[in-house]
Amino acid sequence: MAERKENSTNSVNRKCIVESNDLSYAIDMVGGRWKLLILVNLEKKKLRFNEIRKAMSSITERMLTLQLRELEADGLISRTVYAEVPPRVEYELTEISTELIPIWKKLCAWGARHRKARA
Amino acid sequence: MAERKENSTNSVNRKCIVESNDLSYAIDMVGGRWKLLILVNLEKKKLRFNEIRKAMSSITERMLTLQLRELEADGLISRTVYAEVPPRVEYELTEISTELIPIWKKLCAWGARHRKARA
DNA sequence: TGCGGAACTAACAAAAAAGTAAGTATGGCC
DNA sequence: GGCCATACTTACTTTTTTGTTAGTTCCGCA
Repeated sequence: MAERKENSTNSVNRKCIVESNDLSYAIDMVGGRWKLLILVNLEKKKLRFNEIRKAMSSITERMLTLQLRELEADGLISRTVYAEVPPRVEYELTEISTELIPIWKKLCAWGARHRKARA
Repeated sequence: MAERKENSTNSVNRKCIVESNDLSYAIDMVGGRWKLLILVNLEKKKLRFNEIRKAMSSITERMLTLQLRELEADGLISRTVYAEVPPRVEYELTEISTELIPIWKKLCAWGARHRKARA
């Protein structure tokens, strides 16, 4: 049987689908109201639970816990517990999430440009 | 009264808050399950309502309508209605959303890298 | 004995997002 | 007259996400 020759529309479509999957995956990882914001706070240095909480005054403890857990499960942050009393837990970016820094910087810049352009 | 001299921690904090605001703004604009995906589909060329819908087989008509309306209201897509029967409506990226192309490309690339790295 | 602090956890409630299914307008075509 | 197609609306339900409040654990300290 002869193979069907593909037209360019099909290959454009398929490429788009692959990109959509990669993008969906990325959105799953860092999407939502909080995740990127949490990561940004860890950009400069590792922080403890309460430090993140204070830095992001509008997040609740519960949400912060949930989001940190998901980020950890997805390998985007690492969590280190020090056996002290009271407990001390530090969160920091991983290699994988460090790769995102230039991306959120660009997003910030975009936001800054267009947020000003309205106001 | 003497002005209080600022320490570097304070200025780091403030910078972080400003960035967070810009980023929150950006997340508001393009966050959610669908918006970036819709924009990506418009990257190569303008599309009609049903073309977008077919390209994104998992979105419902309702959601597509709602998301398109928000994107339009936020200036991220333009909507052109042709006075024909049956109606024809075309959507395309605006200048503002075109600026996001390199950002979602990078996100795609990141997603591709780490999606493979698991599987 | 009992308070304090850090980092949670659990139970429940409210709000927001998404899905389902049916209906609308228009005018050409059979 | 009835059907087709496109691009939506509308009403309603389900699911997901967030928020609220109240514990819990551990040990040191007054």
